Amino acid sequence: MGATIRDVAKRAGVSVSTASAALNNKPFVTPETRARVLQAALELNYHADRTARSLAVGRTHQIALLIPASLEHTFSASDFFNQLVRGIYKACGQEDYSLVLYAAERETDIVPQMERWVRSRSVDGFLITHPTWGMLYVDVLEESHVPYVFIGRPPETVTTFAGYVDNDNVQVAYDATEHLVELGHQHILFINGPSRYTYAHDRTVGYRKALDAHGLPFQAELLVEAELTFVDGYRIVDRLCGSVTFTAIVVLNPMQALGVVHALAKHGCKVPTDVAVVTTECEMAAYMYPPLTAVDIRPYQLGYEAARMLLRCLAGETVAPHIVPHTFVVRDSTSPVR
Amino acid sequence: MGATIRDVAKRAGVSVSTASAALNNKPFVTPETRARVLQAALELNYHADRTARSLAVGRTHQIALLIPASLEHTFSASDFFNQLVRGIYKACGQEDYSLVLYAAERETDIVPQMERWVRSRSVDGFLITHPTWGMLYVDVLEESHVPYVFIGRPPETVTTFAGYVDNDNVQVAYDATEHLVELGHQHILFINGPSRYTYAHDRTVGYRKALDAHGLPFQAELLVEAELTFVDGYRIVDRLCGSVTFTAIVVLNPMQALGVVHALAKHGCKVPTDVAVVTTECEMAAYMYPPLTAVDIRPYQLGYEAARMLLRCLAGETVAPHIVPHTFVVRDSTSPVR
DNA sequence: CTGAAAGCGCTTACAG
DNA sequence: CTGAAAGCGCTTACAG
Repeated sequence: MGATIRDVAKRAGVSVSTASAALNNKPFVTPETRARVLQAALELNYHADRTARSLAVGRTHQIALLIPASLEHTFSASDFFNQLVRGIYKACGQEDYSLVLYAAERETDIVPQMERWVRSRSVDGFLITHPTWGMLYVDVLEESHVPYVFIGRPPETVTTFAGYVDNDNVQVAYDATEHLVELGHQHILFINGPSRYTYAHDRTVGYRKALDAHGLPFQAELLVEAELTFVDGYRIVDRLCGSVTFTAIVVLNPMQALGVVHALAKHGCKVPTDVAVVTTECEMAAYMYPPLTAVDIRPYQLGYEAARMLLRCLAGETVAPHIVPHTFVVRDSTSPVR
Repeated sequence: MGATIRDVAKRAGVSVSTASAALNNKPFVTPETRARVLQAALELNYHADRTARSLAVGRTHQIALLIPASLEHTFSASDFFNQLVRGIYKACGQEDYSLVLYAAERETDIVPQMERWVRSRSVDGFLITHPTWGMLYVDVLEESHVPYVFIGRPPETVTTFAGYVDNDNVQVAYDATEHLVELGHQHILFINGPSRYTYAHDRTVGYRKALDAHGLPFQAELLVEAELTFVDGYRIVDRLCGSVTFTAIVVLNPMQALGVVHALAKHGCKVPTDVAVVTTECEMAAYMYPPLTAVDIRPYQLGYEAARMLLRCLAGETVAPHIVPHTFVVRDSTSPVR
């Protein structure tokens, strides 16, 4: 059924090695020979067997997107992952790489799996999301010299490898907070992601920095941590409404934000008159009632840049961390404090 | 660096073929020999090279999830895809298959790509979402005898292959509609998915069937079609409010539903007193204000069953369509009509 | 039950 | 510039 390179060679009247050279655009093939080979390949609908080529070259031309977290909430946590994957997919397509999906419900499961992935040479490199403070599997990667890049800043303990792509999360939180402070808000609830993720740490820093810069006191009860779900956003606000005073909320995840908005509605709090809200940009932000002020952390860009960085690693280039700039979109959900 | 099977054989004091037999659990190896080989493999941290094995066996042990639609909205359209992928991932893991992601922004781009994927034998089989009425690439699959299963009922024109997993979408829409009819609603707005998808057709049938069964007239202006996004759900309701009369909405997609809810809020319509809403189940449905009545189409199950079906195909078994039953959850967003 | 050999479909030095 | 040969790391008949 499938035509092999031998068939192509025969039909073009050349040797297999010449056919291979022609097909792979080696410089030393005469234009006429190449044309003949290409024509033959076309006629036979020939496409090199991926596996055979991989074995010969020692490269799979595949990279893995490793999500070391329960898939449970990952993709549903707004369209962040959707955009991220789009960016990655785009970059991969440009260099004819394909993308395989790896995941693990619990971080501890990853080490043995990683051992297999790496030793069996299943993929050429890894894109790793959700960097946390643990990440034992990184050692496996390190000692096997398999390239990898993080999406999100890895903890300082991972010093061996510099490849990562991220926003400046200190600044992201700083900007969101400052925007509210400038509107006159003094009691700003900051709903952060889970502290196991490095970005949550950075955002805490940014939040406090903004308060400091404007001479506002830090109130521990206004800094809370939650999973990146609708439910968690909802519960936090549902619990805090009434018991704690705040006139504004920074909630840098669209799903949490949605929960927040619905909890506020339940408690009869109007946005923005009673409580101002700023979140991260997503498709729905502009269409919410009211439209939500948001910081755009550009997930497509993050994915695209991360994949390109990994591809560059694979090409032997050295890489440095890359920070994707965020932008700020002011909409109706934030207004001067009454 | 990486140990090969030759290293293992040498260390165990056997030939390469015996080592291979032992590693692959061939029945005719003595327990002692096997133990020795396994021990050696362990000591060397040996894992068979995936590519080499694939070439030898003629199988990649990979399947592709093909999303023949713009990734733009796919994953963000609620956590349907998230759950779906989780189910698929689970089934793949059980048989040591891995999952590669294929997509294409436009359906027409797929044929040439499919040609390459298939002829280069990149994966052993395909899981295909979003079946539409076009799907020219199916021919490529057919003539190459590469197994595939659809997630979603394929159109009747695809008769050659029976493998698909889906809900009974006629019944899904029927149940949702009937629930509202029984509460006394006579003007039920049905917001459907895009008509290019087969399920949208089925749901239209179910909607009309329910109206018929209860002697209600069909009103063309109450059956609308929209992309599976927040924005589209929002726009439909934003446009129709005031101009068309309805007391209930069936919107079987959580993102659309969210848009609907926010548009209703904008127009000052209370749920469920002014307008009742039923949607598909998702994490947030129970926490919305008010909680949303929903039909659970069980996407995890869909993904799991689809992957298992494909895996069975790969094992040479014949398969038949599999219908995943849906369930109905009544919450506060639907109440008797005033 | 075990081993030597051939083969999976490519690519890549190496001669010519 | 082209061809014959070896090799990538496995598995699989086939002898013994």
